[in-house]
Amino acid sequence: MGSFEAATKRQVSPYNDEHLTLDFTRQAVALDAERIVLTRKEYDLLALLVQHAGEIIPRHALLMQVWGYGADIRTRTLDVHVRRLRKKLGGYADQYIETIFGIGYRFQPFHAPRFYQAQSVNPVIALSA
Amino acid sequence: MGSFEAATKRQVSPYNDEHLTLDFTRQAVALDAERIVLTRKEYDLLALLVQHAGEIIPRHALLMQVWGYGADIRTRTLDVHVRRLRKKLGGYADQYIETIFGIGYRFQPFHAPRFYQAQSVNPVIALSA
DNA sequence: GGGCTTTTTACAAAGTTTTTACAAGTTGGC
DNA sequence: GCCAACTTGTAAAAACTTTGTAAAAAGCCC
Repeated sequence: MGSFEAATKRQVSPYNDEHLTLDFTRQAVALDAERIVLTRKEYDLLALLVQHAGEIIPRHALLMQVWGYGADIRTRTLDVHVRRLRKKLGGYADQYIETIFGIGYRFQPFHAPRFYQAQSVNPVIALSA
Repeated sequence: MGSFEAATKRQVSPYNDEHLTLDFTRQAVALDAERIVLTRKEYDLLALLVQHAGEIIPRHALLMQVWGYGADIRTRTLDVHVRRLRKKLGGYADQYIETIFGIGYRFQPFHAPRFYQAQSVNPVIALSA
């Protein structure tokens, strides 16, 4: 049931997928073995998203964790940072950082498109009809 | 997690039948193992119906619960949402979301057709007339 | 001050919800 | 059975909300 207490329990073992690497102890990020330079806020934002890979993180949670903003602050700085982060993530950006409309964002580990999976994963159907 | 489960206290254990899955904690819906994307209102509406599977829910109750509308508001937004929901539920739509004329709607868990019924296509109608 | 990062501003674009207007379906009285 | 009144279905437009983007302004730190 993790809340986003990133500050206390930061993951230490590095994140790593086909294209992206995050070394949390060194705060270093690499894309396709090429190191990319992030500013502090960009890194914090990415780290938080990556540490909750697969989970939707609501805007207010991001603003809370990364900026310390309380609930009712109106700002577009999160969007701007997401945009710059995406820019630096190059062509994979939209695969990595997903916008969940009306809620927030979600980081998804890189996953090459699968061609075969379209079939039915649902053997039960065979029994009907 | 936990930051944004639907406004009212809701069932937490997932719904699941032959074709449809609802994960109430993640607000995620899948049809035949394929994830389907619903807008918030669509999800709220479906969730409410599913949580009362088998029960008729009157229009005014749906408008109350999902929209917060009071008794005397005239709107067709419920119908429009039902329509879009049905569209996203594909071929099973009419089996799942039933219209109760003059009252409201009812969600029915999927029930595969049985073999012996298939013979005479429409026994019930045969009895009338 | 100069270079960098962060935030704001102001608008554009995209997404969602509601309304509108009418078609189609249902029901009950005749 | 047929009609009138009413309910629901549907498509498209309008209204509204959220997110994306570029550029300027404001902070920082040496």
